[in-house]
Amino acid sequence: MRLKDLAEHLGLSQTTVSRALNGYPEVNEATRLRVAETAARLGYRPNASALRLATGRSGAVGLVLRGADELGPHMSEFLAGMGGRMGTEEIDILVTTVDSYAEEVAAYRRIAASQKVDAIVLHGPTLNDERAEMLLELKIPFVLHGRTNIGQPVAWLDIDNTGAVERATSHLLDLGHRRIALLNGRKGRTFTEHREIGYFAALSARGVPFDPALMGNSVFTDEIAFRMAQAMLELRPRPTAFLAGSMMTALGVFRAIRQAGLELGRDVSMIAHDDVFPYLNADNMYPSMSTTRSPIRQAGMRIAELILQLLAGKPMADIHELWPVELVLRESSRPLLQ
Amino acid sequence: MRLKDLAEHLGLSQTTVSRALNGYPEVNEATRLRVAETAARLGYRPNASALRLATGRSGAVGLVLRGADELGPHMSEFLAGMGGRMGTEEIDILVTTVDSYAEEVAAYRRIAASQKVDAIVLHGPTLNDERAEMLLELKIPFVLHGRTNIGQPVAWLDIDNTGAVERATSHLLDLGHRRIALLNGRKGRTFTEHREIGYFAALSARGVPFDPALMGNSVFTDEIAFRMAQAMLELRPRPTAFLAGSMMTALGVFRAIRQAGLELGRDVSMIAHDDVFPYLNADNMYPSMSTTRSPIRQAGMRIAELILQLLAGKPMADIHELWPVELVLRESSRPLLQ
DNA sequence: TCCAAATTTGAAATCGCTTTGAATGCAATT
DNA sequence: AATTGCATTCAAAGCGATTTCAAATTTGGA
Repeated sequence: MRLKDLAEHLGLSQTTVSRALNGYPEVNEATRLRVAETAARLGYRPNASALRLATGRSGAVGLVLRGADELGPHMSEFLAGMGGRMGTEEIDILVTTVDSYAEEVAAYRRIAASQKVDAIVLHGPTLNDERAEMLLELKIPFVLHGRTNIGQPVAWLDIDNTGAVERATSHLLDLGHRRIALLNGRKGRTFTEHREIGYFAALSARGVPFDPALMGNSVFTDEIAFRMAQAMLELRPRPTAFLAGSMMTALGVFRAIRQAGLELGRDVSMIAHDDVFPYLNADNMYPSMSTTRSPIRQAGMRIAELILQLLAGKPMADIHELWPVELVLRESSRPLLQ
Repeated sequence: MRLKDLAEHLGLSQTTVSRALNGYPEVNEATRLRVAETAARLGYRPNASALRLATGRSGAVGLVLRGADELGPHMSEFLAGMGGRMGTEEIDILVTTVDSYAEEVAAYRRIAASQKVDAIVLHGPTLNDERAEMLLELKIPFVLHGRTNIGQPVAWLDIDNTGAVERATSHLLDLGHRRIALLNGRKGRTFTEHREIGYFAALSARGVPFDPALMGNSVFTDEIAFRMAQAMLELRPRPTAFLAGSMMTALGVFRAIRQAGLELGRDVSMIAHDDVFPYLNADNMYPSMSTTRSPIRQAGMRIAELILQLLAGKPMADIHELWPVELVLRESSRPLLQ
């Protein structure tokens, strides 16, 4: 069922039918109704490729995901948020997965050259993100999920990682803890550095010295967290509190604590960062988990919104959002036992 | 940079350039080389929309995900697998998210009518899946991840849920357990029914009566699993073993066991189904978790392959794959203490 | 009643590619 | 020298929509 067929069926020209369907003013209301009704009845939908070619817009936003880092559980949540907003706008999400940084760069070039998408969402930026620079150079609109320090202004949405960790650390210090371990992300990533800054700020505000042995950097998996926490718990004096970078990390730390014969919430405290997964609830853990909480699904939804604004012409430089992070205290963070 | 520009730049016609780039035989080898070199140097890539319009193929496969059920942690793994295979073929994955069944059906109709994708991956089928029937009717190629009983033959890839649960149940029975709880998926889903069949088969083979109180049906979240397991552990006699539908379920059950003052691997056994997440390792749990193991990432990769075969002309009826599921025994499943 | 203005419709150009069918040049054959 | 055949190349016609520009129709005012 092409536009031509529909037009012939109606005894009208393609022009009129196209206008009627796209809400142009210069078409008789009666005609418009007739067209709309017939199109709906016959299930007509414009061919996406033809429409895109004619309009120059591709009606899709791109998401390039590096398998190793970015395809974790948070991604499906982010996708759910983005999809929810994009769906109502009939814009699709085009997912490309890559295995390496080189592949990722190539993927962006390919996507840009073939004009497959109108905009891109860029994840997990480094402090000086080359991908962002490249996208600027290619003049393809994008929104950064996170922040970077490259010269030119870019559109971004980020959560206040520094503030979150600073508050969490301060809270643990208030509870009397002095040996606080930080299980952070990979060095170089902006969020990792931001969290580190918050951690240092809180420590130095109380004059508590920093012990490098209490800091770990890696991807957020239960296994790596388990090993790191296990090693840290063997230190003397051992850490009395953990800051876990994600809920997966928290699960690993939790097991290390148990395996060391200790009890979470009594012998050791923990505050974890929670992206809020519907299938893994901090409130329902045992003991319930204190968290720095920031729903990544909502971030996805909002980034979709920002992309729509970008496509509507809003300048990239005007799009900045820094979201505060909630500190939710539960049973896993308790005063230090003397 | 359009084909036209490239052709003018080379002093050739669009026809010849197009043929040279697409590997047609009737072009001089010297010309082909010159074209290829120049195209690469200038970073030419055909406009995706134009290419699609001209060829009639959209170069994309569709994935419609219902937020509630299908956007769990397993989806990012599946996506990673699919993306890995599709990426090399320069086929993109088009993700649409929906909130309800009605929306999902509408999404399929829209996608089909607008010819946005060449094929679709259908997830989480019911025993009599209407969506599959609709896609057949719309004549859009698809591969089912799972199985359904509708009349016509469809292409599918599924894991042997029945066999997996039957073996896991039998193993627990061998260990002396008689009160074995099954935390299963939503009723109606094929995999749920298949697992139930395996469970019943193992029980009846030993003449162990079925107790409806020991069966729960729901989505796989830690919270729901926690509540179900908690309730079951209050029964007298209480269950001595659990079959958990997913790793998330296992985490919930685990907490319920702890909260009841019991110990996993000693007072209570558990075997969980593991889709294999890189960020949550059954081997590294404490105690380590016995699982029925089936890497969903590989399933994604294979389904991508099957889709390519489908697009290459292989009949749907010839595409069926039933994957065996590995039973991996670890510390969480132990003989019943007398 | 007539003419200008406003409303409504349509023919054809366009988007950037592939592909059909025809044309060109050149070597081999008769 | 004329004919055939082959290897290359190209002009132009799609693909299915939007959009420009022109034409047809209706309306309103004098």
